[in-house]
Amino acid sequence: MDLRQLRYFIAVAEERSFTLAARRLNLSQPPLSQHIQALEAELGTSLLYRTSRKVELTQAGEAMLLRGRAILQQVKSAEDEVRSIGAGLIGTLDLGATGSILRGRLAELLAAYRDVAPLVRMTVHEQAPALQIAALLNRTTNISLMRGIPRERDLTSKLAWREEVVLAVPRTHHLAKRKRVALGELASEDHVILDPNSSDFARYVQTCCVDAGFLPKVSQQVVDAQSIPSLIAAGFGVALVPQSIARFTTADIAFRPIRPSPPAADVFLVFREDETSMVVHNFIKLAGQLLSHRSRLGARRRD
Amino acid sequence: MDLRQLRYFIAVAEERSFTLAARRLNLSQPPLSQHIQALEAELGTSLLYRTSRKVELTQAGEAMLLRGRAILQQVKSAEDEVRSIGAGLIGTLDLGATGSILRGRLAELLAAYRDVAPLVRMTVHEQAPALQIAALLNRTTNISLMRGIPRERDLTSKLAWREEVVLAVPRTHHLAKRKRVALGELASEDHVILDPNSSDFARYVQTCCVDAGFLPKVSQQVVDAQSIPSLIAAGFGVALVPQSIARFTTADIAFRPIRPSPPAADVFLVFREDETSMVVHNFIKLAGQLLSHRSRLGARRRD
DNA sequence: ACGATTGATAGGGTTTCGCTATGGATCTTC
DNA sequence: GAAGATCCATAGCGAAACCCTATCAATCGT
Repeated sequence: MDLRQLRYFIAVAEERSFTLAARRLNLSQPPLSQHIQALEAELGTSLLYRTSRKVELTQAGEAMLLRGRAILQQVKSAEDEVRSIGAGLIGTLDLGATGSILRGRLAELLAAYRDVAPLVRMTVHEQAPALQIAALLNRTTNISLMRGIPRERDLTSKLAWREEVVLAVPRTHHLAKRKRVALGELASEDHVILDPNSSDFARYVQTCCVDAGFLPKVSQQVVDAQSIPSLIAAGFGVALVPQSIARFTTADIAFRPIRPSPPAADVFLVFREDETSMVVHNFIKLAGQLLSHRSRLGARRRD
Repeated sequence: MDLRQLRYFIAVAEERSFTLAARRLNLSQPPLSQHIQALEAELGTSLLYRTSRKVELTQAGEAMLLRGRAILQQVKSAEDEVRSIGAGLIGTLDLGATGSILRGRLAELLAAYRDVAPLVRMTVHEQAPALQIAALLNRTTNISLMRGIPRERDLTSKLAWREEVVLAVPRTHHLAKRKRVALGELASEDHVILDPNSSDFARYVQTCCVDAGFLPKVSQQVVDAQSIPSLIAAGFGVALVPQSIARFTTADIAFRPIRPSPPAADVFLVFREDETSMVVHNFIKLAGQLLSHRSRLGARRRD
């Protein structure tokens, strides 16, 4: 049996006429007759009761019409679904992110994506960086947002957005009065840092300090970046943090830009190199567009 | 989209290999590749992720596999159903019959048919003869069993079985002692008859009496043949009835054959000439086989 | 009774289909 | 590490399927 024969039969059954059906199908009448005959021969029963004046359905034909319509409908629905999945309009997207990124600028990216692909089911997993990489490799997540590019062979990265590293100090601290601070000035300060074992960002900041000529003096080391503000407020010293942290912590803390040469706290999209899902590719593409759009805005602002 | 392409894709998806799938489909590998490509082009998305070493499904491919299997299953199920209907193995059969036939030999015909086509839903409608014809014409029933052949142009008849007309008399009646009775001997008897307006059988019996040289003297006229035995037992006279009536009424009544030339009380299958349902045709055919089978038995018995 | 209409059949040209042969890439094996 | 094996893609050709026009047989309406 063939979908074409099915379509042909349904046309004849609905028109109750070979001639009219052929016209509707943009076909001449003879091949239509032949296809119906072939279908009937295959099914071993006649579907239409024809006199040379009118065409009626047999009981088998009635059943064939109902079932045939259902089949064509299901075919169409399957086509639509597959097309949608192929276009990345339907599917699932599992994202990994650390807390500081999740509560940072991620939301606007998610919102923008939701606007383009509202049917995609997004899940954001809050994960420590090491877990993020493992989750990507075992396909638990499709994309992870990280501060730093992992060196795993199967993973690729793409810049999601740029952020500066800023200095967080208690409002009472002498550096809080400064408009800008140079990195070298922090050599004598007590630092609250993230655990360098679990954080690319912490290692990167440490490297920047070393390049500036000093090794930060650690007063406290924490695992979760969200713990930093309260420790700063409590007087444990200063911290170099991504700018986005500033949005959630205002009381008792001041943030000051590092100048000149502020370290970058860039956030990257990390994903499997062999990723096939169009949902994922669309998300990455959108992130790129958002980035270039924003940098164009930034360029205008600078004018 | 084409069912063949669907079958081809499912084979490839299940085998995870073009070569193996081609083997399974009794096909060489190149056309298989081409068909899959055509399907992918039509859907505007790739369904398979191929390296030269392995074949994997994309998300769209996963969906296509599931939906495709469902479609093929539905196609097969539709084919089976249509075939069954075409062969008369599935469907409905509405029969019409008068009380005396319904409670007579009809049961064995129904039972025989149930054995051949157990899935056909049979309904027996008890109807007066005039209603039987109307029901056939407006397609309420497919077949009616009647004692007599209607003259309607759209209806056809076929002998279902042969029955004799026998004489019903009270056990105390002088004819009850006779081994056989001639029709002419009934000229002086009181007769209990069916209403000739509603019964072909009644009219037929009347004609037979007239041919035998007398017009029956009517003591009682009833509408329902089942009322006859009790009236005979009550002494209202004699009655000419189909032989099958004897099976349900023994007490106080005797049945005697009419000899020579017993009138026939044959029962006919009546149906629309343009009837298309294979269920109906199968039923009629089976009735014919049963009849010839029985007459062969009868012939043997006579040897 | 005759013209018009309907579905079936016949014959021919075009498209589609499937096959063999071959290429490019990767994995395995010695 | 190089040669062979394996896998999917491409090219070219013969065969089958497909659709077309022309025509026939049967029935309906005028």
